[in-house]
Amino acid sequence: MLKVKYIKEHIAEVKNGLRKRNWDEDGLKIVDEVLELDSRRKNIQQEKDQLLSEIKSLSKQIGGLMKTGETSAVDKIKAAIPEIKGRIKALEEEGGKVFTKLEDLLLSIPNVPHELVPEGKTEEDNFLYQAWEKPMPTLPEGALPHWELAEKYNLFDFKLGVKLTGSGFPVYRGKGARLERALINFFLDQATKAGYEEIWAPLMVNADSARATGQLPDKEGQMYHICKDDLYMIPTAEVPITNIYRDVILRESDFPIKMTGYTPCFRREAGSYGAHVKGLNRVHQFDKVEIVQLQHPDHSWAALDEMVDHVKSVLEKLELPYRIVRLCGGDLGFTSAMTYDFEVFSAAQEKWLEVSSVSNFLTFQSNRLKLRYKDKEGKIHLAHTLNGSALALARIVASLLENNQTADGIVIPEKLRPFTGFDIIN
RNA sequence: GGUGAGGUGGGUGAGUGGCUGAAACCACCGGUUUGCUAAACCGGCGUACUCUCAACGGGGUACCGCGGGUUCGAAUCCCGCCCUCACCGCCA
Repeated sequence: MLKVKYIKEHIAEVKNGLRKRNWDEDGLKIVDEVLELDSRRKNIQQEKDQLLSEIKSLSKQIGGLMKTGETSAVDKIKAAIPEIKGRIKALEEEGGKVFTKLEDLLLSIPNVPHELVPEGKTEEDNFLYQAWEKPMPTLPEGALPHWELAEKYNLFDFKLGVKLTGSGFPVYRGKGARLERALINFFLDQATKAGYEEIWAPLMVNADSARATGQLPDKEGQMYHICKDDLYMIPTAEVPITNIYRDVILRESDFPIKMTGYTPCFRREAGSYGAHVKGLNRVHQFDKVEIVQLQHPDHSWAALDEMVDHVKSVLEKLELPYRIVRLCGGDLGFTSAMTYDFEVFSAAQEKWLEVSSVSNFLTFQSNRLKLRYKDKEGKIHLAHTLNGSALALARIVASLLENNQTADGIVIPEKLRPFTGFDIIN
């Protein structure tokens, strides 16, 4: 959520940002409407504060008079109060309406894209930031997509998942399960080595947490909700990890705060079925290692680059062909100012699969989180937040299986072997 | 699931209707002293919104879990809700 103050001071910038997100001119009126509501809010509050102040001082007078026993003077003052109270009540009602409306509008304004974010409507328009220039994997005759490989080697089982839970809940078994665990450990080790503190977080969060990172109210349908206890299954580790610092005021010297965590991720993602979401490409439960940084505003762009480099190095160690795109205005997430997507080539499907999304949210997220820091002069500012996947497991597994298949079996990348304990799946 | 206790500033914790945005202590920050560290002493130290000032700063309002009520006036009284802790029961 953007601050009104920010909008007020950057009207043109905010409007251009919305244009980049393909809002039409009519939609941009929301900006003026926000400013209009905010000035009404201010006027109402000023007037109300003035009246409250009057009552307060009258009350103090009464306090003094009571002590000296001047009850007739007290009664005179009391008589004036109901009228003031009536005016306060009217202002409160109006103010409440204005405030609610303002809040609604603010919630519907997305973050301002960075100037490097390209124009565009769909993923076709994303900027290819780093292409894959080395040779693509060569597959043997009769190469199989990962879901057939999984069946052939008994690595994971969707039908069994349906029996236990429902569609989109794969059961990993044998070397498939071990591969999953190995990747998690490998990713966590990489992140820890890069200076991220490992967090083992709850898999359910309360509504306050979901609201602070922006899942509520925007993406309520995406989360599984446990009605009885009013808890939400996390769609990403970002939610519990970032919320550790909800309502916190840091010192400047606390930066950077770097955290990583593995969690399963639960996504309802209703309504998308068919060939393009076959196998592990899209599931309701998948595993992911997330990296999160809380940064001083001066350093968040450098931190974004650092996170991109981290993800790169992990993919290189796995020897997977990847490319990086910078998302265009139309593809950019609501809360993000700039996002790099990492895509890994899945050779048998001949498709690029998104495996990581690294974003800088600037103060958009910290505003709702109330994550702030105090500078040397003691002034308080919003911190910057960033996060990225490093990495999402299911699609990594898909491409790893497909790309590394040989006539003898599926070869495990060398760096991963200490974690799997085997070097081939056959 | 049952019973009981309790939610006050970064922490401990005082405060049962006006002089309390809130004692005291600890932590933290600044200073004095000191060969260094420590100790001692002095001073400072909540957040949000808002007005004002070139700026330093100054003013107003709200906030003692959340929401509502009583009252001229509420941290303090009343009602509802939420949460935490302890013990018992059940249990990985």
